[in-house]
Parts: sequence; C-alpha cells; structure tokens
Amino acid sequence: MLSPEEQLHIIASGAAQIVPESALLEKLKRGVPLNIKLGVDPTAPDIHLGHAVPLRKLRQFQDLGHQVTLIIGDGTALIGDPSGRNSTRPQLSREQIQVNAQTYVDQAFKVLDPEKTVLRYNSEWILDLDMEGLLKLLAHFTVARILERDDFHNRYTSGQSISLHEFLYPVMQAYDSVVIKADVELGGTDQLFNLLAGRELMEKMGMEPQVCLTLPLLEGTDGVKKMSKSYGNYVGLTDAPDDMFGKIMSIPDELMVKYYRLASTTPVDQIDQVEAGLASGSLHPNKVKRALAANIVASYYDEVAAVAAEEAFDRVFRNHEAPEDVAEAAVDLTPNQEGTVYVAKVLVDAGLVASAGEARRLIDGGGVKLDGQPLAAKEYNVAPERLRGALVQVGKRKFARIAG
RNA sequence: GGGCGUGUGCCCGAGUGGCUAAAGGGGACGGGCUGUAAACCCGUUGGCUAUGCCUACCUAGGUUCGAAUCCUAGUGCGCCCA
Repeated sequence: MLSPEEQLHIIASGAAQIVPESALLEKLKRGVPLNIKLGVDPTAPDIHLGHAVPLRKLRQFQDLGHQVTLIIGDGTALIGDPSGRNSTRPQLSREQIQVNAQTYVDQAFKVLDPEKTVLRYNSEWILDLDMEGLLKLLAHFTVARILERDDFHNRYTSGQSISLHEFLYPVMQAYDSVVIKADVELGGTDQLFNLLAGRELMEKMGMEPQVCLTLPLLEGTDGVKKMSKSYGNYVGLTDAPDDMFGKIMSIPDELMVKYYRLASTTPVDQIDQVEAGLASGSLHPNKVKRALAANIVASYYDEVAAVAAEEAFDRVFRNHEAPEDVAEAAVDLTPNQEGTVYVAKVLVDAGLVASAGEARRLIDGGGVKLDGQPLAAKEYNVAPERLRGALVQVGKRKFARIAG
C-alpha cells in the first residue's frame, strides 16, 4: 500500500477542493480502508465522460484499497435535487426511477470495481423514516443555514418559489452519509453545500465527520460548455470506439491535461510528466492527445479496440482515405431525359445531407467527392456510371458507398 | 384581478406598409492551412432540378392592390399595481 502522502497526491489530482485536506490525511494515516460515498440521482439514463468523472475518482480510491458505497438516490429523487436549478424539479415516478437506476448502474460498472463496491438504494432508509425520526433530523438544521445556499438564496430573493420539500434534499443527502458512515463523499463543485451538510450532521450526531471532495465540471468536446447531451458535445460511455477516439481528438489542446486527470486511467505521476512535457514543449500535443484518446477507448473497451480506433482515425483523417466499413446506400439511379442523375437527390436519399439545397451548396463549396474527386460547382447532374458503386464523401467525415 | 411592454431565422438582434428569404453578430457547416486542436483566410447557412416558384417573422382572424410591419382576439414572456 502506498504511503498516506502518496495516496493523497493521487486523490487530489484533478479535484477541485478537499474539505478539509488535513482530515483526509489523518484518515489515510490510520491505514484501514475508507468508505467512500457517491450519491447519484437516477435521472440521466445515458451517461457520458462528464458523469463518469466522480466514478473515475472512486475507482482511484478503490485501486488504493478503499471501499466505495454507491448510493442510488431513488428516495431523494422523489424530491429532486435543487442544486444549480432556478426552479423546482419535476418529481419522477417510482417506475421511471427504477429503470434509470438500472441503466446507470450497468454503465457505472464499466468504471468501478464491482468487488469493492457496495450498492445501496436510499429509499431503503429515507422512506422508512417516521415523523419522529424526521423531526429529530430536521432539528439539526436551521432555516438560515439552508437559505445560505446560493440556489435557494437566489430563488428566495428573486421571488421564485421554493417548495418546502426541497429544503429536505440536503438533509436527506446528509442522512445518507450518517447511515452508511461515510469517510469521504464525492460530488461536483455544485454539490459542496450538500456535502458539507453531511459533514455537519455527522458531527452533530457524534460521528467522525466525512471529508468532502469536489470535482470540477468537465467541458465537452467544444471546450467551452460543460459536457452535456443537450449541447451535443459529449462522449458517451457506450459510443463506438472509433467515435470515441475521434471525439477526444477534437477537444482543444488546453483541455488535454484536465481530461487526463478526470477521464483517463493514466497513473497520476505519468500525467504529471505529461503536463510538464507539454509545458516545456518536449512532448508534441498531437502525440499526447492520441495517447489520451487511446487510453480512454481502451478503458471502456480494450487495447485491441483502441489500436483499431487509432488506425481508423489515421486512415480517414491523416491519410484522407475512406474508413474500412462504409455504409452502403441503396438509392435510385434511374437517369432522367438527359441521361444523367441528380446528385443532390442521391445525397439526400443516402442520408448524407438534410436537403437537396444543402447538397447543392456543398457541391458548390467543393465539399462533395465522388471516389475522391471533388465535384465542380454547379455539377449537380452526373452520368449514372459515375455513381454506381462509387464512394461518396461529404465533408471530412461523412461517407457512403452507392450500391451497384 | 388590473395596467404597460414584448414575442423575428439554430441563438442574439436590426427592421414599423412595397426596394425583405429579412441588416449585423454568434454558432454551425463546407473549402484552404493543419495535428479532425487553436488561430487565420474564403464561402454557405428556409424548401424546390431554380435567372423562377413555394413556404416563412408566436397562433387565429381582419384591414389593404400589397403586411414581419396596421387592427382584433388568443397565447408565451417581462415589469408595475392589487
């Protein structure tokens, strides 16, 4: 086992805050496995690298010999986390929660070590609280304390509604920590308030308080907005290896180290070297990014898939060749009176463009190639022989083989 | 419940009767450059085999030769009063 200081170095890599760091070091020094908690809302069925950030950190803890308790917030989901929201969340049905939780767990175990993970559903204890228990719990918190929280404060001062049950969310999350006796709880930076509530409650109930570890938001592939399905800038855990590799190659250079720390399985001391190498110019950014993409693909698939993904990437983007498996498109090639075929329509039928107008514009811009040869501007009609069995390319990455 | 204001293309935003498929910006896409990064330059950004036709400026009606622009009602949003 690594020394407490070495462990702390790994744990702190990529973390936003550890509150308080000294307490974490103390806990590590005891040399017994710690109980690391992560609570998740079963609201997002499809998880991406952003969601996986805390899971990665949990995995690091596991690899250091610690124990993880993953809490599915099926009880708290009935409340809806008010974090970062400016309005009340809709409450989910019990059935929907069950379905979401299952898909979440399936994907989470792509990252976590099942041997060292305890899975708990907080409905187990939250829904069993009787009024007496609830009141005792609530007595530990004051209205002023809860209202300090930014989201509530903003909503309150701007005159927006806060339902009473939302006040209970931090309390319930804190209670989770009490029940499972957490040593450390992870969350995003927006979770700090909830995490601290857990710390306080534990202390008031005479327990050793948990340490709070927050992780920064991961920007998406555009490098600007947080990774999110609705922004279309996400890398899904279930994306195909080639896609995953390509998407990671498209992130801005400035984000590489952050991705290494938050989304890869690369050992922390190696990341430190990469960071130094990039800063000094001794490492080429392209090499570094390739290694990052390969690592991430390998972590969700395997080495073989990573190598294949990199080869496919080079084929298409470095050597400008067609990918190995191009989808074949069966389209109507019946010629018109002039004996030609309207390419714009063919591209629409092949699903490469949204409309014939767009196709015409792309042709004019030199973005459409037949067997590697760009079509000239206004070259909308082409002899059918040129299309039959031809490889059509639209832009840099869209390909189709026209059925012969 | 009452008053006032506002609603334009993916987003922001100009436009207050014909010259408007709608300025400008952002984003996105294509081309060049390249490391599918960034920066930069050029182009495109409603549909349609297309010097034209069709559909569009919250929705539904109306006025007018002609409406994104004027009127009425509805509806979303904002502010003020109760």
